[in-house]
Amino acid sequence: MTEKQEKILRAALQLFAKEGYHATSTSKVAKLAGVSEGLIFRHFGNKEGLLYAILAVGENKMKTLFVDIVMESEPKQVIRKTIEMTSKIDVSDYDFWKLQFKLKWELEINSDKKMEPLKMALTNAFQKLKYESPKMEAQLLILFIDGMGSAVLKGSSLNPTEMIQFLLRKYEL
Amino acid sequence: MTEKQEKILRAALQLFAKEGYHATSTSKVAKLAGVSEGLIFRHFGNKEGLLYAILAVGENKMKTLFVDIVMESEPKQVIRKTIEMTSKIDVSDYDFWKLQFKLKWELEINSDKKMEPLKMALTNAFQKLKYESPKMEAQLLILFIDGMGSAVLKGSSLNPTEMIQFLLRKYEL
Amino acid sequence: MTEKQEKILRAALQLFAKEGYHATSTSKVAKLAGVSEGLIFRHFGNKEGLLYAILAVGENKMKTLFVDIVMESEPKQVIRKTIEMTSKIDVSDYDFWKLQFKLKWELEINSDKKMEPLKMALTNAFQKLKYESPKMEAQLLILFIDGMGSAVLKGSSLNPTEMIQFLLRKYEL
Amino acid sequence: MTEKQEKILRAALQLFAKEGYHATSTSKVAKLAGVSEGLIFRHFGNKEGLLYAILAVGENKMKTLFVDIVMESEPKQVIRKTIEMTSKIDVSDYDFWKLQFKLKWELEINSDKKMEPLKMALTNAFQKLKYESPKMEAQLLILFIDGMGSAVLKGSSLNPTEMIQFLLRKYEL
DNA sequence: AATGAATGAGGGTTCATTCAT
DNA sequence: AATGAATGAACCCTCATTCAT
Repeated sequence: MTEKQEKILRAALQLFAKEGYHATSTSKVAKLAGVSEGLIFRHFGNKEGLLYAILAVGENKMKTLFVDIVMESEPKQVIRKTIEMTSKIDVSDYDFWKLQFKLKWELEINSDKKMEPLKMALTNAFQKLKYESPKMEAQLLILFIDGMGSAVLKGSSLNPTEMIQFLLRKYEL
Repeated sequence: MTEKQEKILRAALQLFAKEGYHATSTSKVAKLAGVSEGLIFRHFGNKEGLLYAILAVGENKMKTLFVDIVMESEPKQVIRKTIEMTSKIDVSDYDFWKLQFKLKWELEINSDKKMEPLKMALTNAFQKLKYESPKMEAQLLILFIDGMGSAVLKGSSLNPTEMIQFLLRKYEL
Repeated sequence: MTEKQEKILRAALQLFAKEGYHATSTSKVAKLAGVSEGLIFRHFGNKEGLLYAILAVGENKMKTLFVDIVMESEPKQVIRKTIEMTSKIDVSDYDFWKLQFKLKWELEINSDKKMEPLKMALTNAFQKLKYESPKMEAQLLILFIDGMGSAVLKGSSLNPTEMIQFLLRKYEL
Repeated sequence: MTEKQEKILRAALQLFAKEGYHATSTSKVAKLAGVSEGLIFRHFGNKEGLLYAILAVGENKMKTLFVDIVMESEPKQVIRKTIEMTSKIDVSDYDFWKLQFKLKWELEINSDKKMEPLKMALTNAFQKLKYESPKMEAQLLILFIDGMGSAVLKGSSLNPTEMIQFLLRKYEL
């Protein structure tokens, strides 16, 4: 990955996250990256290729965020870590996460698959803790973290740390 | 509102909801509406005007959905009705709701304001029921139903009726 | 000529004079006239018809301006009146004259014909006054007054009264 | 300046001069230049940018035409050269000059500034020759050359060489 | 690897004009 | 006589993409 390729990816991530995929032109990306427009196509084939390159780079970020939870054996810890997940997001990754949420709507990219391991870990945890409907509990918690992320990234007035504390108490953690 | 104006609005709603605002061209709208492209601009000024016309029409749908909850005095009923809200959505309004969620991301339209009355009604209800942190409880519930709506409209595998039943039990309703 | 027809003509004259014929849309004319756009076409057939209607109305203004000069028998008076012509222009006719000059360039309308009677009257006058080349003198004077009108209407810094005085002296009037 | 850029400029000059700025579409320019329409915007930003590019190219033509007069020290020569100026115009620059005159009306571009050096040179010359009102004389002569140019470019029946001879005699040159 | 010229299709929008009422 | 809805062509301009260098 050359220096210019990275510049392009960074610029594209930034713009796609801010304006959306369709509203961002390749010329804007090139300009922000300080690169000729042609180079984008040399390296990524077409605009869509550029998008997938960004998503591929980001895929790992997601995995490292999940792996710590999924590998956890203590059920209470699994739940705690899930709830606290949103607060673990680095500010420098803000754009990346915003893009993820945006694309779910703009390009109807389904994220169920990516969430599957987390869902299973949670189901397992709730089962061990003798909750009545562990699957539902897991799904509800996923709904929660999705909503939290969504709220934070959209700049809602919601206070995330407060909300996290509140939820931890609710789950007696 | 002439017949053709309505045709345009319907076509635009449909396309904006499916493809997104930026990815939908006015020519596509005109074609689907069976109308000359120029007519869109005669009636709505520009593409953005068309969007706002749709949003204005939909504003009422939102209000009628909320009014029943906000007017309710029985606290348990307020919560129940909130939880059951998503199931009250008419299939014919599917596009409208999808557009609402999509626009929150595509155009960064903030929906906090619209949710305010609901939030206050819920806070009130939780207070009457002696919950410890009524404001937090209200916010959490809104997070849940927002997440549910989001999941359903994105075509997630989540089963909404099941989830509603689960939530009702959780809130002892 | 109904009241609305006149309103249209006045609006069109004003706009054609200010913005030019091509840069003025029929919709702008209708708006300024406070009239539906369709009415323009009912009355004047098409945009060009509107233009010719304006020119026809103005034709008389030109004639009345010339007739006083052409009818004059005293040669010195012919020349004096020609020189003083520009100062005789009513401020309310400003738009009309501006349009005349504009159209000469925008639509390549030749005004030689209209000037012919004036040219002959001047030639005659100079001949009576024993000028060596009366035809040339006539043409030169027309060049001058045309240039003056042009300069004034274009908002040049030229002071017309001063220039008129100067010319009168030059021709020993 | 690439070859295609020049082709665009030439085509635009030709069309703007013939039809006027507003009546000339960028697509017509592209077609005449044998170039894709988009290229116009890549090189000149927008239609107005194209116009200013033409004017900038032509600015020099004007200067070279003036410089010979302004640099002249002999007063009689200044006046003679001014009078003869119009006849010095190259036929190949016809379009350029026509555009200049057209734009004065179509876009209300004031040319007073450009004429200022010439006016001062003439005032000076008339002063040296002890004319009574040198400033007025200068202005009148400018009116003349403006009128001459105007007449020639509009295809009036006026014979320029004859007129020039006549005027030279009048000024005893 | 990198550029910048070049393109054709399509973008949103305005235009002059027609037609039913 | 007068309106306002409706149109299709044209408008200026931007788009993603290709290609010669």
